[in-house]
Amino acid sequence: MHVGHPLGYIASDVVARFKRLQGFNVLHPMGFDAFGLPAEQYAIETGQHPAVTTDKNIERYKEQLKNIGFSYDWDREVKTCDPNYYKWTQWIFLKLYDSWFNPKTNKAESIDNLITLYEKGKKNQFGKPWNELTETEQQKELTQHRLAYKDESYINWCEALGTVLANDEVVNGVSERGGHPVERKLMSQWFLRITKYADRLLEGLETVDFSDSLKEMQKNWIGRSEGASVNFKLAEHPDNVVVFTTRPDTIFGVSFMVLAPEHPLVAQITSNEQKTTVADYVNYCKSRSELERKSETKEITGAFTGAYVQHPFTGKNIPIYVAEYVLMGYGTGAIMAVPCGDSRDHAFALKFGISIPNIFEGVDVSEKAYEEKTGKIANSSCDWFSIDGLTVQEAKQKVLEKLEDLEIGTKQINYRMRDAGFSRQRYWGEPFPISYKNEIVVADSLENLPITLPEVKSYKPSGDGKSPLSTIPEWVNMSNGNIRETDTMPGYAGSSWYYLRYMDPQNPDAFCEKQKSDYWQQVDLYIGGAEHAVGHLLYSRMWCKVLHDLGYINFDEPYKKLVNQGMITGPSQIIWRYNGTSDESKHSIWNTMPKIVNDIFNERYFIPFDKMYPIFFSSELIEKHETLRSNSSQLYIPIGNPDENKIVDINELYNYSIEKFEGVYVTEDGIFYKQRWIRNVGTPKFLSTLIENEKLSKSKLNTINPDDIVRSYGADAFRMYEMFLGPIEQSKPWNTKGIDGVSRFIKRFWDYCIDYDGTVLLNNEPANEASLKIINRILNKTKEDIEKYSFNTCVSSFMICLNELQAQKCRNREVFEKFLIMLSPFAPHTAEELWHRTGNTSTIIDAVYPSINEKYLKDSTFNYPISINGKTRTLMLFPNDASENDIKKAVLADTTVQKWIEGKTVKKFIFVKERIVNLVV
RNA sequence: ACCCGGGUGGUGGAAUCGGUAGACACGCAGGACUUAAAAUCCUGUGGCUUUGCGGCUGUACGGGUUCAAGUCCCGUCCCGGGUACCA
Repeated sequence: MHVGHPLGYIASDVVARFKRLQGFNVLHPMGFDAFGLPAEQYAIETGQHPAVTTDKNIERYKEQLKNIGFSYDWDREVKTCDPNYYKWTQWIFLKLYDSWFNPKTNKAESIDNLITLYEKGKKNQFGKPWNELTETEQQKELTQHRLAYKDESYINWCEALGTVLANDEVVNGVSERGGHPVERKLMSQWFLRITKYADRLLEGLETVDFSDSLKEMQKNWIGRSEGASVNFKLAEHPDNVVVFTTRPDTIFGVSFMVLAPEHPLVAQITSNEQKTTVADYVNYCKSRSELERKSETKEITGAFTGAYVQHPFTGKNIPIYVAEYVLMGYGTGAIMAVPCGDSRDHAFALKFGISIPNIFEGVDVSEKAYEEKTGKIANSSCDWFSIDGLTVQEAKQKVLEKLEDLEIGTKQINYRMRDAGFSRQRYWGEPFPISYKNEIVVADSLENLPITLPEVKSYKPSGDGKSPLSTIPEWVNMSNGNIRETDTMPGYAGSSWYYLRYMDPQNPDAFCEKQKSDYWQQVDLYIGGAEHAVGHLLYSRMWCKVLHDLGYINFDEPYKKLVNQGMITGPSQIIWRYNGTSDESKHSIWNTMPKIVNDIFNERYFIPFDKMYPIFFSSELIEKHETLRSNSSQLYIPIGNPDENKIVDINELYNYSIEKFEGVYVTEDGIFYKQRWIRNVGTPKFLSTLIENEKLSKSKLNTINPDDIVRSYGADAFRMYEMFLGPIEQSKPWNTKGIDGVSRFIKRFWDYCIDYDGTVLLNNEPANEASLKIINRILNKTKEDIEKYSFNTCVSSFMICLNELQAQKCRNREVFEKFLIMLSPFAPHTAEELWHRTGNTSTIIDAVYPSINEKYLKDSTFNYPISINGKTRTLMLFPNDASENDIKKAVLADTTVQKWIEGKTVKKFIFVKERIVNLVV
């Protein structure tokens, strides 16, 4: 754990404790999403069972959490890898499998409802009555509708590692580990039909309190676009080309069609003359990796098929091309190209010499496409139809209606989001409660759950693309002759519903009793990182909707309010290592880089070395010499204090790790090698480094362990400082020095209440008006600020409050007890201890947030800033009930004001009650 | 390229509806206490200018609206995040 992790936990703990003080019944749990790759990877490396290492890690993490004083209800702890938990993950999966999305009711229903519909005569893909279909055929049909279903899909297959890789294990087209080639391989996989929920996931966003950026990310991910599908009749061929377009208004601007290279029509329609060209091109596309297709976006490639479609309005022949810029996976894999309105089509037209008809009024499209959606349509008519002079919106509508009239197009909505892949060829995940009988899916019955993860000899992948489970014949081959599914579920399975389990963590008979979820309802506050924006958050929203549709819970959004905590960044320290090839860096720095040494020291210098060493450069040299920078790589170092200076002792580096840091150091002062200067100008042995503020991370060696902070400053100072750093959503740098401020505050608070000898310094005298005023105001501000998650300003207010009470010499118990209660969510240990020392016997956790006396929130006077032409010149105190006229008289008579308006006329007197007075002269 | 955030002293940040910019801290400087140091306390601290009072200027940059702009509008630049041949 590093200091970035607890930020959100502290914020939610403050809210939990505060709500408790206000009398709420607060559910504040913690749990562990413990299945997944890191544990499995570790198991492969060490041979230890992931369950063992996971438990160990959880224990360690809990220890660290407890060290910070969180008020978690540990009785509600959940672990997604616990069979008592994943029993219900499997149960929900079976519910998904046994449900379909009914478009008529717009919700999930039992698959039995669908079967009934088929029995009543609903059409199926085989064109036969339902009861005449074989079981395989029936299942095939139902598979098209189940919310969890099996389908063929491409995975990242790495032959060298003999395993399937997750997307983030593939970097630049090769495996992250070892850099082996990765290919796309078709495999049968489980999917969740989340696309059916696309619209409800979008609509649901309107009902929840998430940040704009997060909502935006989810919207982009779902990628809803409204448009039309249009049939273009092929010339001299019975088939149609079906395209999807968001701009039906540009239909008269179409000058060519493009099919994706994988499009099934390509082979059928290509003319004889073009056969070789197209085949070559398609092969070329196949040979190109995902990476190449992504990175080389400027290169325009394509081939003419020799075939044409007929324009539905003008009847003109339009050529059909194949090009890789059209993707098979989006829309229909075919587009109508409008070069005047789309920059990619424009570039393609220029390259292949295709005409660029202009359909926009008063716009020049010869150089680039006009992609704005404003202006009017022109040149868009035939004998029997015209949209000339219409706006984009009007034209869209009119074309769409006509297409529907002609029965060659319909309104269509397309989504970027795909169904979610739900299979992993891994060990450390939930087993599927699924087996196969003659290739037909058989779901385990609910009573048989959980299907527990069996012991396995090796956690290594099986080598043939299957999970390690496939290597256990006694598990795979069931007693009834069925074959078990050997894939496991992905990380987001368990995390999609854990908030429900917190409400009823021990229940052996239900994932969560309905009464319990009815009582607790949605999660009121969920604080988490933005990295889950489109994965976990979307999936859990979908699961919630399904469980709601099926009647298991009565809300259909899991999280009412979601706050994304910002990253905490920290200074990392970097040195530079020269990337000389082995050839050139033999034995001498002179041989290696004569030019550079010459540049730096203005002389040729030769140093014989007894072996080859890495060469490290001081940062200031890197900044001055471009050749050095481009030939050097950055290396994070673990020593020195980046808070204080940008230099590091070279000897210290040596001592830290001879293996890593023994080498030749080149600085402005000379060359340092084997702990002495070879060429020096007599200055200390320091190397200047580069300091970067970056996300805290092990690899950057800039993490700060909260245990260390707690040890030297205490948990309360640590908690308060994390809150004091700045707004919770913002990313901000950690500076250990800054913690002194809150640490001093806590000490000052203590010392003000308790004397050296332990005597309580508070008295029982009644508090004066001034003290009551400040404490009531801060009580009010703290309440307001916590409610808007502005924790940093709460901490400031506490400091202001103490400063003020000290200045007043206020030591009334009455005032300070209120202060302690207000402070307790932030600094629970200090508050609790002082609470007892000042004579209370119950815990401060059970205290009640003090009621606020409204009369102290308002002053009877206001100190008006008096400005002349908008610039404040003086301040004048007036009672709140003073009339504007009286104030005007007094202001005009004031000597400072007199000085500024002397010889000028006052044109206007602006008076805003309890805000400002402004004179315009 | 597109879509979201954001840009305020040396640093983290504050500023409710457009109404005293820089609260509260860190750091720094000076002082007190101490044989000394640490700790603690006091004073000062955006920049320029002035002996002082004060004046000018100032919220990335350029415009605009307004009696009044960190805040609203238009344009530009920079930083962070997300997405991407998405038709």
